[in-house]
Amino acid sequence: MLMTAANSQKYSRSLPLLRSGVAQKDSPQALMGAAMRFARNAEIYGEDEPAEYLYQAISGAVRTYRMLDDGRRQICGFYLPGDIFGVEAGEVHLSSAEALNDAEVLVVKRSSLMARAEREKDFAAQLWALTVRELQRVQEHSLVLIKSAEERVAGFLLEMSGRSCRDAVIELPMSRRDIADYLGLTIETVSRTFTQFVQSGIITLETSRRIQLRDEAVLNRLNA
Amino acid sequence: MLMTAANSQKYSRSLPLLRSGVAQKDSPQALMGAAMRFARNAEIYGEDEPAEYLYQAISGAVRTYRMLDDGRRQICGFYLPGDIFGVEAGEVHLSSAEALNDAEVLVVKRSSLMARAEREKDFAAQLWALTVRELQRVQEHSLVLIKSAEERVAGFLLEMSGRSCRDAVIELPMSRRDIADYLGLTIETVSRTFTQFVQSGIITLETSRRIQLRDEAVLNRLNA
DNA sequence: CGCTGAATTGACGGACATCAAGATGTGTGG
DNA sequence: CCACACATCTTGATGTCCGTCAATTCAGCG
Repeated sequence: MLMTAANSQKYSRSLPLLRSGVAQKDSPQALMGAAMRFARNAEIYGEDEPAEYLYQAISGAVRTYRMLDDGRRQICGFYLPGDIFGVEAGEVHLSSAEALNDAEVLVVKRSSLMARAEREKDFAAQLWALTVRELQRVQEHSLVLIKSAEERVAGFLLEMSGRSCRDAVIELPMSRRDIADYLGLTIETVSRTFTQFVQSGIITLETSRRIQLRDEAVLNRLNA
Repeated sequence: MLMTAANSQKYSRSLPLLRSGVAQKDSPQALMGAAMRFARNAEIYGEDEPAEYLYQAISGAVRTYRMLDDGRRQICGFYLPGDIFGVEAGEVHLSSAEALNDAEVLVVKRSSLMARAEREKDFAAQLWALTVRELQRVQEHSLVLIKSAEERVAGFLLEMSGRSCRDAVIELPMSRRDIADYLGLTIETVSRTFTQFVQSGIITLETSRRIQLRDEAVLNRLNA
């Protein structure tokens, strides 16, 4: 099967796809990934814009989201260094992307990806695998949204812990509002659940964005 | 762009992909799609099974779902004749699939799809586009799960109306339980919302599974 | 130090779940 | 064709989780 290597990895992290594409400077048609800088809260792309590029976070973090016309915001995903985003798009983007904090993002023209995919079938397969993995990530996220607040927050902490540092201390790049909009809760409920976890001894808050996991077993149990 | 034609279609319906694959019997390596019959509630594939096949509903209808270990069930999607399902899988299926009612399903080996994709780059692009479209469908579904019960049910009716018959009368192939598990609600809430719509004159229930849309404008407004 | 936005905490209400009963429909066997 | 059983759907009464509104605390920064 063509996507073996890809699936053994967690979600869309550390994808050799674009990385190798950039490294490979010998080929005349090599991928021209341009590194761009985005300030905190700057828009990387917007809903309904034509989807000309694919993106890979280099440093910093990114959120993608969609707005409901009554102002509610649903965050589709967070992307950390190494993660690729913008895959969700056909002709136009269905979501917007913004930098969570000052971020460096590699931007690659879709047309060049497509061109390379036509030449190298392995590359085409990788593009496909990438999309499948993103699909699975979103599926997983859907599952979260039917759970209780406690379960959602527990799952979120585990997700964040599993990514970034493999440390028991997580440095959250996003605000409570971002977390709330990701989990389909309010900031108050997120906050209350955090303090509830603190009181249960499951976590400790070094700062509001610096969280130490004290009892991962309980978190896993709460994750349902 | 390679996926123009695909994106102009609604979701994953009426995909020429497998259809043409089956029709094409001349090629020695032609796709060998086997039509299989499944009885009501029969399992088509199960979670964690190796994903050897791709599926297309011919007649009847199909649900895919995932179970949470406390017994809750989240229905990922409903698939009507023409729809392709099983795309969500990497090495193994993340969801299970069952026939909603007696159904005929075209089953195609992944390996033969991959083989053809290697030979025909258009075909590879179509496979990719198919996955992107499924990704968008799931994204859309995530959005539903943060809305109110009224909005979810309204959205569901519009979705169902948009598929199947382009008629104002919808024949639902699924039970209230299925609808509830799809929308992340309880059967009681779904039922109550239906009767509320009836009392508002938005719909009429010819039978519990036969619904006539009387005021699609209001439904669209409720859909937020 | 005071200003500002973010996070926390509290009081309260509402939307939906839960529990329970009744109504409707459907298949089966006499 | 009827009668009975069983599943599905509807309706009602009650509870609860989480959203809303409001006040307070906390953290960063000129």
